[in-house]
Amino acid sequence: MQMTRPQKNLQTEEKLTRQRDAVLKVIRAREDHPTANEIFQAAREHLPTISYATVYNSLRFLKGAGLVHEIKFGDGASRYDRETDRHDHAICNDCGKLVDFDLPQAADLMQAAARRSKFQPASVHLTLRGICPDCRKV
Amino acid sequence: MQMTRPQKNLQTEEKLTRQRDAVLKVIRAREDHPTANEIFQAAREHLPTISYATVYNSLRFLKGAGLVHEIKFGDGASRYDRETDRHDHAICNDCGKLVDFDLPQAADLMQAAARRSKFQPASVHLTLRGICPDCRKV
DNA sequence: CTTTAATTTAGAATTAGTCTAAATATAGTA
DNA sequence: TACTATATTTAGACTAATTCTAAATTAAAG
Repeated sequence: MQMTRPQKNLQTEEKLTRQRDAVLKVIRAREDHPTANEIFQAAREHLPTISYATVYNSLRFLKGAGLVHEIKFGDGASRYDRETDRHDHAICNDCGKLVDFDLPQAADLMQAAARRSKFQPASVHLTLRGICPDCRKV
Repeated sequence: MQMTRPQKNLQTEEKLTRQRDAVLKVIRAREDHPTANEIFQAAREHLPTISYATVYNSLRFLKGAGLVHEIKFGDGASRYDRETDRHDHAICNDCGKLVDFDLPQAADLMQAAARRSKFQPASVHLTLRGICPDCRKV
């Protein structure tokens, strides 16, 4: 149970290269949920030589380090979210807008879902589809 | 408010071609949730000339007619479900098994999610991730 | 039958994402 | 500093899922 070597405090920080940092900054700078392609375009403005593959590699790394969150709906590309705490999503059936929200009863839900499905629960995620406030006004 | 022409009772039935019917039968014959490719392979056995594109066209048609349900998780291909009533899904983190279940509190959930997100609700869907009973045993 | 519309087919095209192999960068050590 | 090992980045080839296209076939209507 002894430390064999003097360990840097954040394993993560050691590996936050310029490219990864650029990708992270893009995601953190945005209120919305950009796709890999959008991130690539934006990251390029700061780091013109960054490649597409590196954006994907960086996203995988950042996801693994818990610094960003990936949102996949079957439609089109994954979107990336700076919010890493558990949360749910609402998607507008009209304009496609994607909004984060959190349902405080999520823990109960997970138990209820586990009972029904007989699965040992790990996480739950809820998706609401409907019309966003902006589209409702029109 | 008069009927101008003698209408067949099911608009849907009129258009259920051999190919579409073959696709529907494949889905209805299976307990699991096959992908388009799996459906294509199975449909071929009954209708050897059916093409890939027709499977996709048929799936779109059947979905529109409410006869099958499409399940998309970002990972890989869409899966198709003979169960068309509203329901939720559990996915095994180990083996990928996909199981249907229904949460009776879904209507309440939708309201709660609508309040949080300010969306006008249309539908909710919940996904549980965890370990399925089979994988737990091992 | 003839004409029109819908559907099917095969294969090309598209999109998102991964893989590969060479080039660069970084770190640790003699 | 120089050397070696390791990790990362890059560009482009590749893959998988799905959609599109245009010609061929089938079905429906007159």
